Amino acid sequence: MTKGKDTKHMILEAGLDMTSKVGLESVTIGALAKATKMSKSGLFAHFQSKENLQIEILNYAAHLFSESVIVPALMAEAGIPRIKALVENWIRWASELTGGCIFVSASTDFSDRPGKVREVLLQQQNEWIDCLQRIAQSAVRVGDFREDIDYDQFAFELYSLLLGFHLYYTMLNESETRKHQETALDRLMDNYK
Amino acid sequence: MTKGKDTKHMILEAGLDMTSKVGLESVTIGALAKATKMSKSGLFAHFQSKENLQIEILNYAAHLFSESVIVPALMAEAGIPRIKALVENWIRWASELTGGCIFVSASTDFSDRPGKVREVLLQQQNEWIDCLQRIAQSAVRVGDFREDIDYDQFAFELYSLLLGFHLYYTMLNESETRKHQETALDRLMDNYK
DNA sequence: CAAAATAATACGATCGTTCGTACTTGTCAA
DNA sequence: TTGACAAGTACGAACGATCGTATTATTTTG
Repeated sequence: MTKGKDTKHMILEAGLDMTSKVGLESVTIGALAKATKMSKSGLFAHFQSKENLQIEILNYAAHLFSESVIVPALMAEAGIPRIKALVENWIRWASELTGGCIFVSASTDFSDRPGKVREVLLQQQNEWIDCLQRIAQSAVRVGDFREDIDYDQFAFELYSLLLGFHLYYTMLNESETRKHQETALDRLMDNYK
Repeated sequence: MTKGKDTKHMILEAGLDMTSKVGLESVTIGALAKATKMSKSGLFAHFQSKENLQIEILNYAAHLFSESVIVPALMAEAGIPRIKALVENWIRWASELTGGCIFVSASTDFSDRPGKVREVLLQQQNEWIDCLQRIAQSAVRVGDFREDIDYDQFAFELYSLLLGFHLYYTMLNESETRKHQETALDRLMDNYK
């Protein structure tokens, strides 16, 4: 009973890494089998289709994301410290994966590819944006932000900033990207105080 | 002499559309042949490798981008009006393509795929960022922005905003995205006045 | 007619998937 | 305690399709 779970876990770990490098759509069952030193058919048996494999990779990544980005941020003091922690964690998350955040790359990959994978991805993105909004709400609650702010607007601006960092970090190798992001974040938050 | 050019142009047009839908790496010679009602080999003869095809698609897109985004913005009055025009044009550019801006999707596609394609892409991104900086410089020149601003920082923030719009537009179907982007742009520019 | 443009055909590789088959487990009746 | 049996797990081989590419023919054009 436990053997299968272990193997699957290992496959998903390798799948996550491969996704980050080449994108979710380019993760091939053959290549993943080679990376895990398994046979194509043996690996395939754990999922029943490539679509399922993609979805399971996304769900696995979401689990890790929650654990290493969201939960620890909720440990931080509500308000601006929590926002800073969340951004910090997100940047660590995106930097640790070889090719950047897989949700970002998968989102562009599947922007025009209808199907279950896209639906899963879409819900995950919505949950992430909800998370950004709730964190702004708690900042209002503790008085770090004023009361009449637009949560949607805040989430949009903060997420944009992370996406900008992501592209700069993965494509251009500008050394000052981190500084730009910090400056922009400070200004962003100033607008909501 | 002219027949070949015409055909190539038609292929690149179809290739651009396909790239926007499925991403540059998933544009297949077979699929592109089918879309243009040509034979695989006939199409292939115009490029000598898939890598060349990808590069030519990117260059073709860059030509169109310059024509429909950058040049008309330079017609606008320098300063804030020109920035607004550039953003407006970029959004139209990204909205007209079925699956969004191909430079954005290609950048995430090739973030971890070394080779000539990535190099071309990287240079195009740098040129775009240069363009954003120059437009900020002209805003300083006409007095719309103050003199001690950081051009790198401005480009980073503006590009981030566009990337945020891009993800919201292609993935989520939020009706208020446009409004969020406009609000954010106004605030962004306020910070540099 | 020569040259340029397109097609036909074929290549080895890999794609996602299916099938039959081993080898390992754990369960339960004898 | 053993033996039979089901379930779980992995494998090799093979399927038709498609991948990128090369060679060779045919058509179209100037």
